[in-house]
Amino acid sequence: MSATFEPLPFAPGYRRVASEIAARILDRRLKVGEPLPPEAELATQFGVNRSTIREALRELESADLVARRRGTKRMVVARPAPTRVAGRLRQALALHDVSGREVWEMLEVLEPPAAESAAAARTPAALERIEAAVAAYHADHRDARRAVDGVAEFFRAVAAATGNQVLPLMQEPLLQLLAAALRVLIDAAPPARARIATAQHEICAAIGARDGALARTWMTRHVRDFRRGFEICGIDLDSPVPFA
Amino acid sequence: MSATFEPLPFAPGYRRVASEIAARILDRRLKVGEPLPPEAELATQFGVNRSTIREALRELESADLVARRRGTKRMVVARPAPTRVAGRLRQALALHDVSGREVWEMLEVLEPPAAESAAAARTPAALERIEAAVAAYHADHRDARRAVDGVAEFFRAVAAATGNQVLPLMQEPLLQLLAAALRVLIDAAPPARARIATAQHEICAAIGARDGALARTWMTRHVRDFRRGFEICGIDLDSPVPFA
DNA sequence: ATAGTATGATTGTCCGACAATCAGGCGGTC
DNA sequence: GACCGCCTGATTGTCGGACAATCATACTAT
Repeated sequence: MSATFEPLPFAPGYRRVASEIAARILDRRLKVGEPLPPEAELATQFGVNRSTIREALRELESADLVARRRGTKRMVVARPAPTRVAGRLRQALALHDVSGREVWEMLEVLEPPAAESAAAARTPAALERIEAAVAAYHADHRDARRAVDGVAEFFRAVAAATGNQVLPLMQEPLLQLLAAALRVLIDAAPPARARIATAQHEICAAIGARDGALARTWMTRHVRDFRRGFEICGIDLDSPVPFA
Repeated sequence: MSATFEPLPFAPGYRRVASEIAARILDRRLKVGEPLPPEAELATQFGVNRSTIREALRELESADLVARRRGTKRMVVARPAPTRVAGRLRQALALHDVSGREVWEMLEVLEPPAAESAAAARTPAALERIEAAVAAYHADHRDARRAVDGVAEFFRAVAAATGNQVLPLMQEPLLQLLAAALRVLIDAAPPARARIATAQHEICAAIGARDGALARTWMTRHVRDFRRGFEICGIDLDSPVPFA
């Protein structure tokens, strides 16, 4: 039996500094919004050079654990905004050559329960957001870009209405990937726009009436429609989604 | 009507450099595995100082777009591994004070369709992984830590069997958050271990028999069991999950 | 109260330097 | 030929210092 050893855990200074600060943020000893000490002070506190501190700060900045308010110098502790996290996730998915089918399958899993849950949990304000999204889409779904944005906003509004914070976070990268494909579809298949409008309207009404089953049924149909649209347009669901 | 202006888009050098390199990675002009030029050369190419390059590299490193093989100096283009992305996501969720209920709701949404899909799409190899996970859990679910790992591995194996790359990515952060709570539960509620073993066995058998409906049914029960376990243990589902 | 001004603090970027260590070649030993 | 130690160059990690640009603040003048 040969003795096996773990590799020695050594990390360069900038990484250790970053981990140290990140740990303090995660265990709430540094609160969100609190300004970070200036680089020079961090350097003396950690006993390293300012360059090292700066490299650590870039890591934290990239992880969205610290940020800078527009036009200010001092960095403040932040928490990753859903859209930023989603952007990272989308990047990762794109680099893994995720196919349109995979994205669509996930939407098929997530959205119907989301609609059902939204019917049960919606607040008046959340319903208003959904209604606004439906109205906005109905108003100007001529312009392809606005239409695509409208579709995404509708899904976001429904997800927000569930009151579950995790759902929007998982949904967002899918929407971003869907958007790329949708831009093609929405130009090529005019009837799709009307079908989308109808589905949105019905889902919105069902959520308003707190009819979870109906909301789910329409949402299932709505999501399935996208797939049909892609097939009609000749978009290959098994090829990687276009990176954006 | 007052004229409104957008804020001037200015980014410091290290960020522009990072974006530039990131763009080349995302559009595949830099391929995964390809070594990056040395810092000094990047500095001359971009016409900036090496310190600036290094700060940019720290950003990319934190985004997992570049990495270093163990014990080497040169950086290579990488793509974010699912576990790394999941770690980021978990961080974000923890900082947003996600509750146990929210995590559990998402599992309730994701897992049953995953089991159903796995029954249809599983390969022999994927089934073997599931069976191995079940066997491993059965073998040593005495040790609490191993038991928790076993539960997570079972879910991972099922998700992998669906052939959908996105699912493991979305599931992973939930599992990581679940694990923290599970460590408490599994010590406090001995009967839970047996129930888990039974459910795993049934789900595995159903997937092996390609019985999607049955797999889904058992998975639904399995996930619901966790909630019951938490309630029995007196874990408050509406309080934030313990950060890990 | 508002607008201008002076002052200090802080960041972004640069330069140069050096130790540590990794990659690859070279020769020696078996 | 395979393995070992050794040397050399390349590359990274870290340091110290420097300076301009810009932000924060207090103070002043209108």
